[in-house]
Amino acid sequence: MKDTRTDIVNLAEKLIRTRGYNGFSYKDISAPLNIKNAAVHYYFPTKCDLGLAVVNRNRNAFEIETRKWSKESPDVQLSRFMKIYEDSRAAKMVCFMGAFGSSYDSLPSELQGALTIAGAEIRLWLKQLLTKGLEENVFAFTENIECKADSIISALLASLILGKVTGQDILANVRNVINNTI
Amino acid sequence: MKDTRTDIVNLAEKLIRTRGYNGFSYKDISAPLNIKNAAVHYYFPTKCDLGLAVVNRNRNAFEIETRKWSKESPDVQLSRFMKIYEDSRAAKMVCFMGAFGSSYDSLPSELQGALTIAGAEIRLWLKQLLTKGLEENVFAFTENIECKADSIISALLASLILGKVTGQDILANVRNVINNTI
DNA sequence: TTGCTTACTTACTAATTAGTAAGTAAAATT
DNA sequence: AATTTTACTTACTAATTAGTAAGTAAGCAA
Repeated sequence: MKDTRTDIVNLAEKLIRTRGYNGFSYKDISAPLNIKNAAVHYYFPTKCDLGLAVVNRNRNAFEIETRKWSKESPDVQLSRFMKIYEDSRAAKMVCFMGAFGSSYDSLPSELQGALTIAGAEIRLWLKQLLTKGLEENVFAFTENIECKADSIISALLASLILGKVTGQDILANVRNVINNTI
Repeated sequence: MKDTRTDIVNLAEKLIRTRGYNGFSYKDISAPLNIKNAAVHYYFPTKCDLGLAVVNRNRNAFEIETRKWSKESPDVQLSRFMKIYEDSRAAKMVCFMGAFGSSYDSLPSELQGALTIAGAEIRLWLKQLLTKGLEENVFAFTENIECKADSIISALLASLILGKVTGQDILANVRNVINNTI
């Protein structure tokens, strides 16, 4: 029993996170899946719909995953968060935020909106995690919490981009510094 | 006396750094400059040539600028480096590395190569700067130099992307942490 | 003044793009 | 058994894409 819709979103996500939202076409989806271009339009009438499916699936997965971890120690939760980036690196993909965000001005406004919300959700989650970690003396940094959260997210996000460009494991270096300054 | 070639590269860079390499066409260049699409091809036969011009101009400018600063104190040089990102943020653009890098797999291999070299150059410069700063006791961090350099570059790079997506001044938060942990 | 180079324009092309309308076979529902 | 829905395909279209070939007007050089 096949699930064409999921196959389409899976492939779209991979294409978006390696080639960018403007770097693939419906043919790049339909040909490998052995379906016709119109079959992709059947599930996702516009390209924006397809982009939204990718963004919202990531938002949803993040919410479900982080909720699962929510009873664990903040340092464990942070490790799990960084593991998401490690998995992306292993798959030679950048994160969805980096993929869409760097061509933000070219995106349909509906996609921009979904992305803005996703960014706010991730920042809020990490800020709350860092706050909890400080309270429980699991973390010991002295910087402003929001500044620290933004630094961590940014470093992780770009480590995947810079890693693709340089061919080096930039993420490993970034994780090293995060672990030493938290 | 007009310089059409420079006008083209200026506009191409702006489009690339707001919409991505695959997010603009020759028409987006020719129409605003009131020239014909073939005039753009006259200066830059292929889109790859245009992308290369943008990457190489950035590489060249970086080399010239950093050479100018080379006699200054490492902390001043780091501030000047961060000022480049501040200027990008003010212009609502991401950096060229973030713009191209996030769609790396879709780029012509010649462009990929130029980008890889550019990434190595920037990393090397920052590593040398941090080394000098430690030697002169201007910096006091204890982490591995390469890890620290990669963390700083990554945080700055992604702060522009995340800033566009969230509408917040993420760069200010990132700079705050860099200044407090160097 | 003749020829050459520069900086374009005119007028295309072939391919690709996202997107649509109409049809169809199989499965599910009534 | 008849009808409707699902999951597509066939067959398009209009617009846009990067790219090209041939022409031209102005400036410069021999």
